[in-house]
Amino acid sequence: MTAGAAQASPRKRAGNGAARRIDADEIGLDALVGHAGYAVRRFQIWIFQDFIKTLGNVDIRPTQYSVLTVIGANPGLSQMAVAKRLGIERARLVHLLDSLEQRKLVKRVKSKADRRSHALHLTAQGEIALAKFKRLAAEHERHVEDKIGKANRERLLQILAGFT
Amino acid sequence: MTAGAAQASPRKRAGNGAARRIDADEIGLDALVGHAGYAVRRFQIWIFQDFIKTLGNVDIRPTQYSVLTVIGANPGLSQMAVAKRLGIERARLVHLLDSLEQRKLVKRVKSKADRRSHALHLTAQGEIALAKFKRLAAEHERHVEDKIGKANRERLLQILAGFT
DNA sequence: GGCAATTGTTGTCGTCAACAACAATCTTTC
DNA sequence: GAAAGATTGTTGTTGACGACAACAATTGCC
Repeated sequence: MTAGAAQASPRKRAGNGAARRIDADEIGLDALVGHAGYAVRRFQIWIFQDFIKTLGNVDIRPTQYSVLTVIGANPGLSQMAVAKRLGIERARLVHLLDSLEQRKLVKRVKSKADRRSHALHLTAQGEIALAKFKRLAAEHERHVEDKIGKANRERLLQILAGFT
Repeated sequence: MTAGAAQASPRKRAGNGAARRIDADEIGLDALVGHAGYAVRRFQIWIFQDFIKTLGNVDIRPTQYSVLTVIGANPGLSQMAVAKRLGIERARLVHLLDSLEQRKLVKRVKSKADRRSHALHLTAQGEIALAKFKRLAAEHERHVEDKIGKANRERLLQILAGFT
């Protein structure tokens, strides 16, 4: 294999110093098009931005939502258990919980069984709030459907089910 | 709708203070399972880690690879054009190019047409290096196939084609 | 009882997106 | 042709996030 650059759209322009304006969408991506990682990254950015915008009024970001959801569905978990389940570092979870606890959505209860650990629970206020967050998250999910199609979203969830 | 928490797996445990050990994989994700964003995020983390590992010997990260690929396929682009095409902020691209230029993979040529902008080109060394990076990236892509299946990878690229 | 492992915490480092400000340079408008 | 406005690259700041390392308190193991 020689040093030849692209096989797709070489489009060699003037040797150096640029020429005319480029319309930004006529730029070839070359090898990038065949890369799943690139497509997934762009999609993930889009989907997170939509989530953040849709839950903007309640000021909840995707990671916060995931923490609240897991605690809501499994009251009494330790921080270690939550971190491991969500793939978050326990050091990072400390700050996340500090914030959620300040907002009175979560409480850390000293565990009697293991005095090192905290049993995590939603507050009453936290349960009410989470119900609202879930409604907004469902709305966000409809945006995803509108964007890629209902069937494609289903297929996507199916393909990536192993990573949850 | 009442304040009731989860409909899937409530699994209420002792009022407070936790009980027995949780095996970390028996923790329900509840609403998270139906969220495309969560699955996509987890998958994106996996795929980037594999990319970084596979291209570890040559010390190239996904974003660097995308920049090199686009410049290679479209020599003479301005920083603005590259940033816009890849969805990178131009402020961020400055540092990326500083690094790539120090490594003699990319050169910034002062554009004669517009003296504000730089025309971006791969160096001869950069072209050779990129060819190698592409071979390693193809290897990474095979890892993705092994993970989710050849057909699923194709379908994924198809579903997300609109985001590239 | 003593030693290793675990849990929460604090701190540092590097990546990355989002902004804001700025000088140099183009483009538009009068 | 000159002033006003927009664009380009650059620098800097902020905040979310992942990866690590160290530490005190506590538990489990032998």
